[in-house]
This record gives sequence, structure tokens and C-alpha cells, in this order.
Amino acid sequence: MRLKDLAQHLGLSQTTVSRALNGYPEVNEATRLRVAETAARLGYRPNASALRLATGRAGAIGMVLRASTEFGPHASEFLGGVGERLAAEEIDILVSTVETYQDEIAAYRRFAASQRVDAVILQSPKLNDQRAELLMDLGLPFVLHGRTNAARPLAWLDIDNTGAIERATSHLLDLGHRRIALLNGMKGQTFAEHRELGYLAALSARGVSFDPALMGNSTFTDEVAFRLAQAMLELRPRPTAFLAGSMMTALGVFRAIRQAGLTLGQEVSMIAHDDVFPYLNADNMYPTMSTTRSSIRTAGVRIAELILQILSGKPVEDIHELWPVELVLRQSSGPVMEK
Amino acid sequence: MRLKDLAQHLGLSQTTVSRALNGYPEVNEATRLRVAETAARLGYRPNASALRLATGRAGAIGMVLRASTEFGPHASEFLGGVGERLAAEEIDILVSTVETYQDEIAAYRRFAASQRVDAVILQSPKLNDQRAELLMDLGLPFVLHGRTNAARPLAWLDIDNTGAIERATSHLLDLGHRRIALLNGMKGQTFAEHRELGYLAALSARGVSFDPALMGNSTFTDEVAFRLAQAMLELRPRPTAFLAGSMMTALGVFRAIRQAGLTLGQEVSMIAHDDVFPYLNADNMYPTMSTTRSSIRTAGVRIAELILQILSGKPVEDIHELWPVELVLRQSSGPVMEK
DNA sequence: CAAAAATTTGAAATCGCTTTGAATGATGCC
DNA sequence: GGCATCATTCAAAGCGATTTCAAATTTTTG
Repeated sequence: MRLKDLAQHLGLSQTTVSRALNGYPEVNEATRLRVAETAARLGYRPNASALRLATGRAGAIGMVLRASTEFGPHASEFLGGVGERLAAEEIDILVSTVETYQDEIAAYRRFAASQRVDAVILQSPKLNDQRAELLMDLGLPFVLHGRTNAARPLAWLDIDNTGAIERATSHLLDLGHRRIALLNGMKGQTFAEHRELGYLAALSARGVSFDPALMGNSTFTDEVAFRLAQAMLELRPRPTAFLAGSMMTALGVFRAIRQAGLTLGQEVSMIAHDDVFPYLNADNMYPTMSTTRSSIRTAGVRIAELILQILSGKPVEDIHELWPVELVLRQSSGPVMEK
Repeated sequence: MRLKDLAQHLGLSQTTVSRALNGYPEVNEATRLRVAETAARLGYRPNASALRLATGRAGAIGMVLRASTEFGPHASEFLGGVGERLAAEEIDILVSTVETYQDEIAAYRRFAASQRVDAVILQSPKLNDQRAELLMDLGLPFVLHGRTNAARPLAWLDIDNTGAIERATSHLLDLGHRRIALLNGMKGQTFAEHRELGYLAALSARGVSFDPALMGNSTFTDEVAFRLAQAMLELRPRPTAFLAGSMMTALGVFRAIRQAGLTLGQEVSMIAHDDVFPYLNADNMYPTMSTTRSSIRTAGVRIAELILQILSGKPVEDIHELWPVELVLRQSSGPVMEK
């Protein structure tokens, strides 16, 4: 069923039918109704490729994900948020899978050259992210989820990682903890650097010296977290508190604590960062988990909204959002125990 | 940079350039080389919409996901596998987000009418899945991840859920367990029904009677699993073993066991189904988790491959794959303890 | 060396839509 | 009634690729 067929069926020209369906003013209200009704009845939908070719809009936004590392719970939850907002506009999400950094660069170039997407979402930025520079060079609109140092203005949305960790660390210091371990993301990643800043700031504000042995940089899997925490718990004096970078990390740390014969919330405290996964609830852990919390899904919804704003002409230099992070105290964090 | 520009730049016609780039035989090898070199140097890429309009192929496969429930770890891991395979063919994944069942149906209709995708992947089938019928009616090629009862032949790939649970249950019975709880997926879902069959078959083979109080049907979140397991552990006599539907479920059950003051692997055993998430490793739990294991990512890779086969003409009735599931025994399952 | 065959190139049609510019008929105004 | 105005409609020209069919050139053949 093409526009032509529909027009023929109605005894009208393609022009009029097209206009009627797209809400142009210069068409008789009676005909518009007739067209709309018939189109709905026959289940007519414009051919996507033709529509895009004619309008020059791709009707999709792109995301490039590393096959090996980035298809995790964070990505899917974020995607869920993005999709939720974009579905309303009938804009699709185009997911491109890559293996290496080189592939990723190539993927963006392909997106731009083939005009397959109208904009992209850039994730997991480094402090000086070359991908952001590339996208600006290519003229491909994008919103950065996170922050990076760039000479030119760009649109971004980030959560206040520094503030969150600073507050969490301060709170643990208030409770008497002095040996506080930080399980952070990989070095170079902006969010990890920001968290480290918050951690160091809180320590130095109390005159507590920083011990490199209490800081780990790794991906957020329960396995690596387990190993790191296990090693740290063998130190003497051992850490009395952990800051876990994600809920997955928290699971690993938790396991290490238990295996060391210690009890979470008593001999050892923990505050974990919670991106709010529906299938892994901090409130329903045992003991319940204290968290720095910020919904990554909500961030996805908002970033989709920002993309739409950019596409409708809003200048990127006006698009910066820094979201506060809640500190939610539950059972896993408590005063340091007397020896 | 359009084909026209490139052709002009080369002093050739669009026709010849197009042919050279697409490997048609009727073009001089010398010109082909010159064209290829220039195209690469100028970074020419055909406009995706134009190419699709001309060829009639969409260059994308579709997946419809429910925003609220389906954007979980399973989906992302599966997507990672699909993307991995499709990336090689420069085929995109188009993710459409919906809220309700009605929306989902509408999304498939839209896919078909707008010719936005060449094929789709259908997930989480019910025993009699109307969506499969719809797709066949629409003539939209698809591969089903799972199984359903349908009058017409369709392409599917599934894991042997019945066999897996039957084997796990038999193993627990061998160890002396008689009160074995099954935390299953939602009723009506094919995989859940299949698992139930395996469970019942194993029980009846030993003459162990089925106790409905020991079966739970729910989504696979740690929270619901926790509540279900907690309730079951209050029964007397209480279950001595759990079959957990997913690793998330296992986490919840684990928590309930611990909260009840019991020890996993001793007073209570557990075998969980493991879809193999890189960030949640059964081997690195404490105690290590016995599992029925089948990589959902690998299934994604294979399903992508099957889609490609269908698109190149292989009849769907030849495409059925039933994958065996490994039973991996670790510390969480052991002989029933003497009272 | 001319004719036939093979190789290589190009002009124009096509895919299904949007949109420009022109045409038609109805209405308003003096 | 005649002319300008307005509301509707339509034919045809894009969008940027592929592909059909024809033409030009080179090679082969008798």
C-alpha cells in the first residue's frame, strides 16, 4: 500500500493525501477526515526509507556500544529510558555494536556519512574525549551522558559524582571511620575521576591521609569487586568502610566481607552507588544497603528529551544539566565499632 | 558528498561508480580501483535512506521491548550477541520501546507497513503466541527466541528448559532432597511452562508428590524472589532445596536463606539458571553457585545468523534449534542434611 | 580489414515520499 | 458583472541511490 495507491483509492492526488495526513492547513477539513479515515482503515503507513529520503531526516538516533563491556545493566536501563521518551515521537534507537575503539570511531563516521541517524548519544566519556571532538567535527548532533573537557561547547547531562562521593565519605568520617576504601571505575573515565576528587576532598577536609592501597579502579562486576575487597580486607589495619561504585560492585564487596567472617553494617560499613535497577533493590537487601542514588533510566528519558530539543534547534551551549545525587542511609552503614 | 559528486569528481557517470563500488563485473578493473581509492579517500558513504529506497531492503532488524519489564540484563546481554553478529553485515538493530501489549502489536504493524526493518526477533513467547501469528499474517520474517504452538511453521531457537530442570531436579532428588522449591517465571510463558514440565516429570519419576506451596511464579527480580523464598522457608517442613529461575532470583533466595539463619550449601541447597552475565559470575559467588547454564549472548549471535539465513532465502521450516543446557555443580548444592 | 562479439560506459527510469509552483473553482467586493 | 482574493487541488520536480537498456569502444574472428 503506497501513497499512490491510497490516493487512487480516494480519487485524489498524492499531494493532497500527503498534505492531509501531515496536517498541512491548505486542505479541506472534509477531505482531511475522509483521507484520515481511509488511511487508518487500510492501514497505510508511509514507507520509512522514502519518507526519510524526501525529508532528509533519519528518524532515528544512534548509540554505539562496545560488545564486550558496554552491554550491561547500566546500558539497558539507560536505553529503556531513552526509548520510553523517543517512542512517543516515533523515533527509533539504532544500536551499533563494535569491538574496539577504532571500530567505534568508524561507526560514528558511518553514521554521519550515511545520514543514518539524526543525532547520537555519547556515553562513558573520558576527561578529554576524542569521540566528542570527532562528532563536533562531523557536525553530528549529540548529547553527552557525562562530561568532558572540550574547547567547543557541547550538550551534556551528568550527575554530581563529586558531590555524591564527597557527601558519602564525609558521612562515613562522621561515623568515625578513618580507613575508607573506594572501589571506583577505570582511571581516565570522567565519572571515576570526579568521584576520586570528591573522595580526596572529603578526606583532606578532615585531615585524614589518603592511602592508595584503599583505592581500586576496575570495571563494575561482582567478581573484580570481590577480589579487590578481599585483598583490602587482609590489610592491617583493615578498612572499616567501603564505597562501592555500583550495585554489582556492592554484591562482590558484600561477599568478601562475609567470607572474611565479618558482618556488613557492624564491623564493616558500605555505601554503594545505586543507578536504580528494578531487579536489584537496595531497600530489599539484607542488610538494606545505604546508597548514593540517581536513576540512570530517568537520565535516559531526559537525554532523549534534550536530543529532541537540539533537533528542533535549541543551541547546544544552553544544554547542560548537573543532577544532584541523593544519599540514602540504610542499615549497611553505621558507626565504626570499638575494638 | 553524494554519489553524483563523487562521479563528477572522477569524471565518470553515477552508474559506473555505483557499479564499481558494489562489485558488479562489468566494470574495468583499473577504473574500479580508481573509484574505490577515491571513495575511500573522500570518505564517501551512500545515503542510507536512498540506498534502502532503491534496493527495497531496510538494512535493519527490529526488536520490540516493553519499557517497564524487558529492558533488563537478559535483554541487553542478548542484544549484545545479536549486535555482534549483525555488525559484520552492517545491519542495524532497531529497538522499539512500548508500554502495553497493544502498543507492541501496533509496533509490529508499523514495522511491516513502513518497511522499516527486514525482519524481527520475537522474544518471551507464550504457549500460544498471537504475536507470532500476526507476524506471519503480516509476512514479516522473524526468528522466535523460544517456542510457541502455531499451525504454520516458523523459525525458532530455544534452549531445553524442560531437560535442564528435569536434570537439576533429579540431581537434587539423588542428593536426598524431597522438598524442592521451584521459583519459576510467569505462568503462560513458554519457558516457564517447559520448566514446570521438567520439574513435575522428575518428581513423579521418583514418586515424590508435588506441593503447590513450593512453586512460585514471578518476574526474575531479587526482591520478589526474596519474598517468595522467605515465605517458603517458613513452611514446616521447610524446603531443603531451591531451583532459582535466574541469577537475580538466586540473589534474592540467597538473601532469604541467610536471613533465616541458614547456610546455603548446607541446610539448604540451590541450583540457579545462569544466562551467563559477565558481571555476575556463578563461579565467583560465595558459596559458588550450582547452575543450569546456557549463554543468552551466544543465543543472540546465533539468532542473528539465522535471521541472515532467512533473508537470503532459507525456508523457515528448516530453522529449528533446541540447545542443550549444561548442569554445572558447585558448592551451593549438596546432600540433604540429617536432622 | 570488415563484421561480430565482448567489454566498458552512460542516460534515464525507478523506488515512494515531500514540496514547489501552477491551476481550478468558489467567494467577496465595488 | 467583473476582478481580486481565497480556498483547494494537482502535476511535476526533487531526495540519492540502483538498475535497465542503449551506446560507445575495444577485442576477436574469419
